[in-house]
Amino acid sequence: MPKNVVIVESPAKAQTIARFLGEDFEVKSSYGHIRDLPKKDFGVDITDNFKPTYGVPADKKKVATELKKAAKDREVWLATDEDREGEAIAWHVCQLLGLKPSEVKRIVFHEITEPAITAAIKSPRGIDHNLVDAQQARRVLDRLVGYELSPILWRKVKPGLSAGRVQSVAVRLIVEREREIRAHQPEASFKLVTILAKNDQQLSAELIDKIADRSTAKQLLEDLKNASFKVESVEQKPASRNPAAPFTTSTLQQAASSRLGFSVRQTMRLAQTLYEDGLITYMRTDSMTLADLALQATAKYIEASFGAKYYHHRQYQTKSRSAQEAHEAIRPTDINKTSAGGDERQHKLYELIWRRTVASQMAPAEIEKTEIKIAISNSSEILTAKGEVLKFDGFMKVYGGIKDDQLLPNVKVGDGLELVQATATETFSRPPVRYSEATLVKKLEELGIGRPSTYAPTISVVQDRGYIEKKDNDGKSVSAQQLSLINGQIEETTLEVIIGTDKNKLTPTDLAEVVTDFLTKFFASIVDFDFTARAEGQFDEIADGKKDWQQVIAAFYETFHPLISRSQQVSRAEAVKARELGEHPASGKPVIVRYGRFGPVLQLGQSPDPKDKTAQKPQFAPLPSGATMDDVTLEAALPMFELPRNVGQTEQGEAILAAIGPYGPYLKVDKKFISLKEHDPLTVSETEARQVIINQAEATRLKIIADFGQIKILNGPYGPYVTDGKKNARIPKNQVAKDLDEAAARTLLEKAPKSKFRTKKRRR
DNA sequence: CAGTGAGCGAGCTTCCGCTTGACTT
Repeated sequence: MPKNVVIVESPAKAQTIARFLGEDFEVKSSYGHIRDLPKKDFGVDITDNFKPTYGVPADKKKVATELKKAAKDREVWLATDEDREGEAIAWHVCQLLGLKPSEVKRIVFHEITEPAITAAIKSPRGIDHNLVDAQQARRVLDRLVGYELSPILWRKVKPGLSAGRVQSVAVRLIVEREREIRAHQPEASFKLVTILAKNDQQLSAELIDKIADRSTAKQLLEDLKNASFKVESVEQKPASRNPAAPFTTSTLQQAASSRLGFSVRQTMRLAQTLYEDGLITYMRTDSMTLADLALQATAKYIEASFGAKYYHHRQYQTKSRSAQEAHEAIRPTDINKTSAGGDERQHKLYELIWRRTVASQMAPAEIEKTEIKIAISNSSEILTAKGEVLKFDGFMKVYGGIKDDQLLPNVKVGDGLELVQATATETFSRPPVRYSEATLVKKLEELGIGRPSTYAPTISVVQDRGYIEKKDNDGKSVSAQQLSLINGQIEETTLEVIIGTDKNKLTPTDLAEVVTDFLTKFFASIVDFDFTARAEGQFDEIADGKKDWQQVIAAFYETFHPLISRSQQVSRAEAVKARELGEHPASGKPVIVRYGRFGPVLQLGQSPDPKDKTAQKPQFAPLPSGATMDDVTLEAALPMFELPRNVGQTEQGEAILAAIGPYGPYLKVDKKFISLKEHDPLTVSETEARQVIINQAEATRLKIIADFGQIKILNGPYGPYVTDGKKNARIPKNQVAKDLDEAAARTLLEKAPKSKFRTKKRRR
C-alpha cells in the first residue's frame, strides 16, 4: 500500500502523472471543485460578515467518499492547479478531509512532464490562504449578483430568468450589436476597377478612393475613353509575416470555427476526447507557453522535416488581461505524431492543433509586395495595382492562410499601358457583423470576462434562457448600378446584390432586449463592460494580502444592494417597455406592444384601472411571425386581432380555422390541431389548408407501424419504438418492429427502464 | 399542447468556475 496520495483535478492528469511517480504514490482526482455553495439556498450570511456555507454537491458525494478513504493514514499531497480556483480546491480538500493546511503538502507544476513533476515533489509548500480568499471573494460576489438579480427578473419580467456578471454582459454585447445593425444606413458609393495591358500581359488596377456618386463615376469613364495611361512609379518592398501563437482555449475555438466550421461546444467535446486519449495537453487554458521538452522536440521535428532555415525559436506572451496561466498552451503531446484521433472530426481538430503548434516555432514567411501607380493623361486621379509574391513560405508550409494575389507583369516607370476595360460598380457600406459563437468568445476574452472553462457553457446558457438564438439572416436585396467601359462604349446595367446575409449568428430575442434595457437602467454598474476587470483588480489585492476579502465584498454589497431595493419598486409596465403603435381604426383604441408575462404581446386598448370592475378588458394577440417588438408596425399588428380566422371547409364539409397558439400557428379542424409551418394563418387559402390537412394525415399514417389501441409501435427519429402514451421503450436489435404482437410490445414496455432524464423544459 | 397578460401569495426557477459522464423520442 503506497504511503502517499496525490490529489489532482482531472482524472486524465492523474493517470499521466501516476506513471512518473512510481509505487510510493497513489494519484486520485477531485473532479474539479469538491465543495461549493448550496444550489438551493443563498448560502451567504449577509448578517454574519458574508460567511459562506459550503457543502459537497450531490454529484460529488461519491468522489468525496473515495478521497476520504484514500487519504486515511496517508501523507496527502495536493497538486491542484496553480491558480485561484486550484488553490481553493486544495483548501476545500483539506476541509473535506478534516486536515489542517499545515498537515498537507501543496505542490504545483505547469507542465505534465517528468522533470516538472519530480521537481515539484522536491519542493512542497503550504496552502496560500490569500489566494483562497481571493477565490472566496470571486465566488461570493458571483453568488450575490446572480442570486439577488435573478429573482428581480422573475418578478418584473418572467419566471425562470437569470442574470449574472458574465452572461448578462454577453447578452448585452449581442443586443447592442443588433441595435447598431438596425441603425445602420447603407451608404452608396462607386468603386472603379480597370484592366490595363502591356503587350499580351494584363494587370488589374483600381482607384483607391471611392467615387461619391453616379454622375462623377460616369464623367470619369467618359474621360478614360480618350485617356492614355503611363506607369508613374513601381515600388517593391519586402514584408514578412509571423505565425500565430500556440492555441489557448479561446483561439482554438475561433480557429476551429473559422477553418473547420465547428461550434464552440463541439470543439471542446472533441478536444476533451483527444486529451483523455493522451494526444494533446489540457484544453482549458489561457496560456501560450510551450514546455521546454515540447519546444526541443518541435525544433528537432522542423529541422529534420523542412531544414534548419525553417526553424525559428519563439516564446509567446499572453495578451489576455485575466490570464492565470496554470497550464500550458494546447499542443500535441507528441509532435512527431502528425495525425491522430478516433474519427474524422477528431482527426481534423488534432491536425489543426499540430499545425498551429509546429508553425509557431517556424520562420516567418517572406513576401515581396509590389505597388504600381499609374497616371491618367486627362485626370489627376491615380490608379493603383497591388501584387504580392511569396518568396519564402516559412511557417505557411504547415499553417497557410494567405490568399493568392495577382502576379504583376514586369513594367517600369514611363511604360505606356492600354486600357482594356473599366468598370465602376455601386457598393454599399456594410453594417457591423453579428457575433458568432467564436467571435463572442473572442470579445469576452478581450474584456477579461469568463474563463476557458466557461466560454462554451455561457453560450449555452444564454440560449437556454431564451435570450439568444442562433439564426440565419437572409439579408436584403438592393439594386446596384454598374457602368462599364468596353471598346470605347459605356454600358449601364443594374445588378441585384444581397447585403447583410448571415449564417448561424447570435441574434437577440425580444426578451434579451427587455432584460438588457432593464439591467442597464437599474444595474448599470453590473453590466458595465469593465465591471469584471475592476473586480479582478480587487481580487488581486486580496491575493497579494493587501485587502481582506470580506471587506471587499462588504464594500461592494453596500452599493449593490440598494440597487436591488430600488428596482423592486419599479412596476412591471415600466420594466418591460411598452410602445404604442398607433390607433385601431375601427374603435379608436390604442394598439400597444409590450413584453407580457408570457412573452411579447399586442394589446388593443389600455389596461383598465384594477379597481374599476366594470371596465372593458383589453384584447390581446401574439406578434405576427417574424416580427419583433422593435420592428412591428401598426399595419402588421392590426390583422392579428382578427384571429382565429375562418379559412373555409374540408372536402367533407368540416370548418377550418386558422390561428396562432402558444406553440405557433395552427389549423383547427373538428377539434384537431395541425401546426402550420409553411403558411401564414392570416393568408392561407382554403386549397392550401386542405393540402396541409391531407399531408398531416399521411404523415401520421406512415409513423404508425402497429396500433393495438392503447399501445402503439411508432417510427421515431431514433428508429421504431413502443409507446403507451406515457412511457416509451426501444426495440431490441434482434427483433423486427412490425413482427411484434401486442403481448410482446407490452412486455418491452414493462421491462423498459424508467427514463432518468427529465423531459427538457420547452423554450419559447 | 393550442389561452394567458396587474399584483399578491404558495412553491418552483437563479450565479461562476472547476471537472466528467450519462444516453434521449
